[in-house]
Amino acid sequence: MEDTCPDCKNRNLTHDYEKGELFCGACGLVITEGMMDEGPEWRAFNADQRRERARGGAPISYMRPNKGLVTEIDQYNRDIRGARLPSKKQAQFYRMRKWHKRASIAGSTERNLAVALSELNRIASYLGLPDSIRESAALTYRRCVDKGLIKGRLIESIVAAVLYAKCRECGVPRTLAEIAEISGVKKKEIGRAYRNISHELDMKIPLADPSYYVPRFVAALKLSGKVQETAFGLMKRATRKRLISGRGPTGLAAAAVYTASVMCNEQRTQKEVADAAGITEVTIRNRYKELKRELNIDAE
DNA sequence: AAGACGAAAGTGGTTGA
DNA sequence: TCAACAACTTTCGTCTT
Repeated sequence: MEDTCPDCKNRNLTHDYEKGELFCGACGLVITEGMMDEGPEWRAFNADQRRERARGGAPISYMRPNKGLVTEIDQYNRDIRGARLPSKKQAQFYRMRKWHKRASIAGSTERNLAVALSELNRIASYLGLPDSIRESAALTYRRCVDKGLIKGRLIESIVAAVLYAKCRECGVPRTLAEIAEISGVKKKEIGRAYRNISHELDMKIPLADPSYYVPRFVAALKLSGKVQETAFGLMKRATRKRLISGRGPTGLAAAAVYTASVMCNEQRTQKEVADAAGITEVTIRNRYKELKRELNIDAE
C-alpha cells in the first residue's frame, strides 16, 4: 500500500477505523474505503500487559455457526501411544468423523445460522465493512434467533436489517438502497425487519447524521475536496436553520453535494447525484430549492 | 436532445383520536 | 383501529440550454 497521498504527496495518512477509511490528513482525499481493522481489540501499555492480555488460540468468533468452539476427532489414525490403529478401526473412525461433523451443524438453528452467516459475510464484504461490525452483527443476529424473530421471515431480510442497523450504530452509514441492491431484498422488507428488530431488541440507534453520507457521495461522483468542504458548510448552515428535521438524511446529503457541485463549477446532473445517493431527482430538487431559499444561495 | 423544473397521483409509514 | 398527514417516489408535460 502507498504511504503517500497520490493527490498532494503528503505523507501524513490517517486511519479512520470507525468509517473504515484511510485518508490523507492534508487534503482529505480518501485513499481506501472499506479498510478492515486488523488490530487487537485491546491496548497494552507495556510488555507485561501485552503478555497478560494476549490470548492463545483462535478467538471466539460469532461468525462461525458453532462460535469456533469445536470438538473434532483428529485425523491421525493412532491410538494414545502413537501406534497405528488396525484397519478395521480406521474405517470405523472415518465413519465417526464423518457423522460427528455432520451432526455438529445439523440442528435446524445451526443450519439457519450457517446460511445466515455466510450471507452476512457476503454482504459485509461488498459493503467493505470491518470485522468488528461483522462480529457484532453476527451477535445481534444470534439474539434475533434466540428471540424467535426469524420465524416467517426471510433469513436474508433479517441479515440485511441487522447489518443496516449496525452500520448506523457505528457511524458507517450505508443506505437502505445499497443494502437492498446487494442482498436482493426489497427496501421495504429490510425496513420492516429493521424496525422489528430494533424495537424487539431495544437497540438505541442514533438518527443518521446526513453529513456522514457526504464524503461517500462526493467520492462516488468523483468530485473534489473543495466540493466536499462546501457541502459540509451547507449542511452546517442547514442544520442551524432547522432544515433537517423530519427529512431523509440521504436526501439532505445528496442535495448539499449537488448544490456544492454547482457552486464549485463541477456540476453533476441531478440524475447522477440521485443515482449515487439512491434517491430520486425530485427529492434532490425539493431539498435544493429549500437550501437555495433558506440560505440565499445564488448558484452560478 | 438532454437536463432542469414542477404538478399530480400513488406508496408506505407515523401519529393521534 | 382508522383517518389524517408528511416525506418520498413515479410519471409526465413543459421549458431551457
